[in-house]
Amino acid sequence: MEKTDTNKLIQSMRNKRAALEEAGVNCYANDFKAADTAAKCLHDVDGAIEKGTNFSLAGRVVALRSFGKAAFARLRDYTGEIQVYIKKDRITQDQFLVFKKLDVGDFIGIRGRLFRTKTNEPTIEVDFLELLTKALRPLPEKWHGLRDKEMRHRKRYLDLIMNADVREVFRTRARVLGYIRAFLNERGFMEVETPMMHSLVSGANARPFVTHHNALNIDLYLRIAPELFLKRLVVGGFDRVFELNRNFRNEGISRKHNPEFTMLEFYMAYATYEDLMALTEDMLSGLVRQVHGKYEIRYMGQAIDFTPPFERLPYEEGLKKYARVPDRAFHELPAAVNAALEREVPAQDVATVLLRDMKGPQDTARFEKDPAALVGLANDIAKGLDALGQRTHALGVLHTVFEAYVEDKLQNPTFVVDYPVWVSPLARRKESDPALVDRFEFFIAGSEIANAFSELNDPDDQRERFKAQAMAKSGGDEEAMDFDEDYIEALEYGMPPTAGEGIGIDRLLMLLTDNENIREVILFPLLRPVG
RNA sequence: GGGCCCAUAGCUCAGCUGGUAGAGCAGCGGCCUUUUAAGCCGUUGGUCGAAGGUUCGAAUCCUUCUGGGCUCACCA
Repeated sequence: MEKTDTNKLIQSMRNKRAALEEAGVNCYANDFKAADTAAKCLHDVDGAIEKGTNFSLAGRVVALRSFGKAAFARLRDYTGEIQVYIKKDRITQDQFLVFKKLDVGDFIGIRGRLFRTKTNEPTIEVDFLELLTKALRPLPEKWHGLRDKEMRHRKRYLDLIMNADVREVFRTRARVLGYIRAFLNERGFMEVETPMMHSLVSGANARPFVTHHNALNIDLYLRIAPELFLKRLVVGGFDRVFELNRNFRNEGISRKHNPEFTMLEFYMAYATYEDLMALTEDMLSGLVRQVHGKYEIRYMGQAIDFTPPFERLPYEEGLKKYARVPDRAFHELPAAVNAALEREVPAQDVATVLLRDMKGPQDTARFEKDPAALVGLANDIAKGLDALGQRTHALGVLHTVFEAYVEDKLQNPTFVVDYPVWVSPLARRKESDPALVDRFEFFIAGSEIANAFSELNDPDDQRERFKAQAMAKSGGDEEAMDFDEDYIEALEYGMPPTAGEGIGIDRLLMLLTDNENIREVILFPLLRPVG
């Protein structure tokens, strides 16, 4: 920044460094070895005082109250903070020069013994002081800290220095990742890493980022999901695999969306989505108890109870309960279209569903002005369909209602089970009702946290589903999947019955840390570059 | 992408229906060897996000731009 040279505060700190260097002080010394930490010093204060234990520790000066010939400072390291007391007659003249030039923000190494001040605060009386790094910029103000959200995210290091609650969020994040890895490892899952750069877009419905490989002269997509690779590993005999890493989706940025986000995906052979519900209950209730010490958390002032078992809500029940969708609409396409329109779903969205299987780009906008034509279209399409086809389409239409009316009602942990096959191109059909799939989505506080299903392992059915996706893509649906021929081939070699699940880690962290913006749980969220 | 809002000292913020910039903290100088937002005295510090416009005069009103926040849409 061009202000560097003009800012008086920075100039003052640079002057101090110059004066110290003049006196032969190394302002970037790296020879100090700290045998102790702040936490260790505070572990048994009275014992240490009694024994006169010598401590050595290093850290950043985060507060300084100077009297001229003595001072109290707060020293912070990765374990915590401790007060230190520096006075002139306990240190050498060279060390006193360092002391005189000390700023908040500097790193120092000290040695000394513990005592208690007259207000009983455990404090180290310094008998050795060494400057380890001279800071050249002033830290934000000590009362209010750093509040400006933009600067907090752009300069996360300052945020972390100034805001203890932010430090705690990211420590929690690390604990959560550790817990999940341990949980899955204990149950025989193997952590794997599959490609981040894909030549086909698949595994989810989203627009991808495109990049280019020069030597091969091909475009590649940053992965939107690792799903198909993980299932190839199940074909290969790794019956229990998981991947805990980033996905990239070229969509809008919002309170709940960062272009790169962390996803847990795991696959378990010889299991069904029912088994995964039990596993998810174990994992998440245990996680909440580990992080919070109990099953209940508060999110945005609201109590959320993770005591297992979690509620199970069949998809169609949800539509009946929260949107009063009539029975007919689940079986008759025109009734479904009417139900959606009556619930103020935009005609264009309904049209997009109805026209998905038509080849080429479709004009859906025209229905916005003429919703009645949509009912006519539904009648025409219905005539060409058998009962199953009509129910399949009807549930596809009603999904628009589900998203608008049901999802935000699901505050306590809820498994929504038995999704429409229409919106589940990779899931196994329900044997008792082929318009549905063996799938659940898991909602908390109106947010989708997990998505799981018994995997589709019939290669011919999978081929037909890919065809529908390819058709949608040709119709202009930029979020539709590519046809992955190799994956079909893998399924033809045989994939054992398998269930798989994805859990959005960032959203889970939002819940666990009571944050309503995803940026608060991602260390360096994507921001537009400055200037 | 649409709508609403925000940008003033290193940080946190005042600044009225237009009259030419303020506080606290931080900094600097002085006093001070047990403070906890240490204290007391003195003091420096600004292209008011950027560029245009209106006006005798703009931090203030208007336009555009840049960055951000909230929100709606898409998604996880």
